[in-house]
Amino acid sequence: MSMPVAVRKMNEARALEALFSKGIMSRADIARVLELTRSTASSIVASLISEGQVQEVSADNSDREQKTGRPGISLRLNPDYAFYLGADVGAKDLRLCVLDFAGTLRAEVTHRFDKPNPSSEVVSARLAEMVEKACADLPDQAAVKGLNVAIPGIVDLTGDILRAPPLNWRKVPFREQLAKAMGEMPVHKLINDANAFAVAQLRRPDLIDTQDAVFLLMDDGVGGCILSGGRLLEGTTGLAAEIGHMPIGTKGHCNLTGIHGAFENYVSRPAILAHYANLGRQATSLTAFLAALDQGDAAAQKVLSVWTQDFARGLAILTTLLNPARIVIGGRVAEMARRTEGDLLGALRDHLLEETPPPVLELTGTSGEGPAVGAAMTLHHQHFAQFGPLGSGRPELLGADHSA
Amino acid sequence: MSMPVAVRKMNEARALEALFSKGIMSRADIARVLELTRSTASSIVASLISEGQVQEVSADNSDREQKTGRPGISLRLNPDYAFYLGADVGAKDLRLCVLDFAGTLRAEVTHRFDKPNPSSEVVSARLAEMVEKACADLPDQAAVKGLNVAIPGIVDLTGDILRAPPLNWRKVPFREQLAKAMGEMPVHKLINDANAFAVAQLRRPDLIDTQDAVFLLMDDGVGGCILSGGRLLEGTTGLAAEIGHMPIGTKGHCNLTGIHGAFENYVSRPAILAHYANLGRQATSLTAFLAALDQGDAAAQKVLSVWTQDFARGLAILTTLLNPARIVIGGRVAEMARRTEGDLLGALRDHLLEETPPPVLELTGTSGEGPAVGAAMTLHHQHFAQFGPLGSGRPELLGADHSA
DNA sequence: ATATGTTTGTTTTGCAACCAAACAAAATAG
DNA sequence: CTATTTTGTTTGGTTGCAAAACAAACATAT
Repeated sequence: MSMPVAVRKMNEARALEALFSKGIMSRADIARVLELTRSTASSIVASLISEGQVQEVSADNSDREQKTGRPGISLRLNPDYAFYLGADVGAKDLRLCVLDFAGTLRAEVTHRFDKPNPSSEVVSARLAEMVEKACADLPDQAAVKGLNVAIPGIVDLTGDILRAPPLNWRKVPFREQLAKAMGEMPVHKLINDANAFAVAQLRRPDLIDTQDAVFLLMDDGVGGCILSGGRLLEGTTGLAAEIGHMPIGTKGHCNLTGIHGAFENYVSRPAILAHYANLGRQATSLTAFLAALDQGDAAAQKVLSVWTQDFARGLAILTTLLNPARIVIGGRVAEMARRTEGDLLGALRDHLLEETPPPVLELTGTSGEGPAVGAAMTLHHQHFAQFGPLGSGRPELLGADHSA
Repeated sequence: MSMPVAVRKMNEARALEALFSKGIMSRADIARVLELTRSTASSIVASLISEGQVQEVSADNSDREQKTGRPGISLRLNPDYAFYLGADVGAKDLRLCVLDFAGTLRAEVTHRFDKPNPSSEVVSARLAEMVEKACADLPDQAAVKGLNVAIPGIVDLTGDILRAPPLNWRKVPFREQLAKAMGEMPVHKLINDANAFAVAQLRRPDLIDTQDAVFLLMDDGVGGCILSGGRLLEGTTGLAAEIGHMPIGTKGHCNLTGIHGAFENYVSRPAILAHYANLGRQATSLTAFLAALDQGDAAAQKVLSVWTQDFARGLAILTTLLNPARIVIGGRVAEMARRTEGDLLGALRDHLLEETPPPVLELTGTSGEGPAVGAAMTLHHQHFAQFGPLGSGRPELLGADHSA
């Protein structure tokens, strides 16, 4: 691509990104944000409008910031310009989300399997049905750009699954099967669910300026994703941010991965239940454990107290190495953190130097659509970053795979 | 800066960077590497030559790669275009290095203090003398661009020292003192010594393409630096990569920082000596300990064996989170790793998933000029990256010049 | 010696994107 | 109604890069 054209594409991408984060802007606003002249901004907007990506919208002039001067013409992303599908394969259910060009969730369907741990063929077939039904409701079938699928496992570079313990899948050529079942619909990639969750979070409008953060998805395992300097940390082979596998000690309450002392052997759901069992009590699910905890069960409180210490030490390692502004914690196990109140932050502080500011600890809602939304959001982001601010993302942005 | 000018500056920086890593190139070589036409490359080279940054050099046509066609005119960086000074303040000695524009070490002086732990005033005065003497030997005084100083401690954003335990300094306004003592010579910044060491390593020509690596400097403490996706990992407040402080356990052999279980409490020089002392033996220095080890002392071997396990676990945490291609280990304590032979790598592997490739472990020489060279190299790199390959700079690079 | 082929480096022409400045339009304040 | 402010558009100018043609330098074959 010739030089000037590359610059133009980049500025168009920056304009789209600005519109995505602010929602509504005038041409003059765009000029200010991108530090271009109004004339250039106008030219860029004209291109985007002619392609249908952006549209003028009848202004709501009632509550303007600016009281004087000619009011700007409001611009926004054309929501119907494109749609992105994202799915999340769980052991018990299958979820499908549809995002529009503005990043809004337009549809969401969940299918609960008759019996858990379905085969990949069953998943492929069922997902194809769900996709067809979801697309039928959209205003423009041709605007659907494709499907990404989040998986609780490790995905290799070819898109085959290397390992998905919660599903009992090993070396399943899932993408190939999916592509066959989907017909015309392009299946872009399989993504680790923790990664997908992270993408959903980091594209939140309020986090758009966050340059350094850590995202944790805690359920049967602990998966994660690291945002560093505005980019996802991938590592040489795309296997970075295996947060659940980092050896924070030498033992642990269980042994999920074969790595003694791995973080998830201390703080994941199975670890919590195993620890509780070691104290002579039984809980069949995290929900049951939390109920016991809330009723003041002493053993459960002991488990929470130890969990807080171990979790804080893991967070301290992350903070010491990465100095993130924020750590976002999702998954069912986030409920544990919610019950530690100030203790967790206190324990974290105890492990840090005075000079190190502790990150903001944020617990997300547990509605659980994170990974599916994230899978779709990955496609969305890919379009926006196509020629975008260099360094913020090649199409290969999310090659990493981490088990959760 | 107008758009085309910004692009030009960037291409000039890319050309300089290419020349730095390859040493000698023709205009056609530059055109190929930068993916520009020969005419554009010629134009860029002409600018650089007129500024004196690059020079043509009488070709040595005896052993050309290319046997046919017109031979190119060899180009190289003009070594005397600029000089960069770098110093390293230690408890026992003070070191000064001079790098030229081509990155070659042109001079090196070490001063040993009469008594250890000098005051900041003493260091400032002595360093000023050394700088004056070193500059006198250079071909062009005006080409000296400034001085950076590496410090074994934490530096805040204003450039004052927050803490330097090995020197017994606390909240010393060192940069201000230095600037006063240096007169005309600009003192650009104070840098943590481990960071400086890392910069010296990552600018090595053979590592120029490495995108993900970890650098460890192990002496009285453990400092580090993380290269991720080709950029130094800084974190929100610039305090990332405090590798020595990450809590890998709950105890440790000593307590250097007040953080129980910090990595350096297990594997730094004081930790090794403390552990040895706990086994009822004495060693006054690491050298003495290594001598005992080499003579087959059983307690020393026990210490090494435990050290290997602890160190491996720390490396496993780094590998799990960052997936680096290489971990470079410097400082005197690197000698310990040298004596573990295969055990260290084996222990590291035990902590990793099968899928995770262990990084190359590299032990650098222990001549100890790393931090001083790195401090100077930081200045060198600053010039080269001034408008450099986008991503190392700011994204608002391509707009109008609002600075005027 | 001469011709041929290959690669380098330069020159010329054209283009795309941006900026600066001037201008027209749409609102508010007095 | 006029002055002021801000928006959006238009025009002219600048800049760096690409494409293509050309000149130069060397190796090799005849």
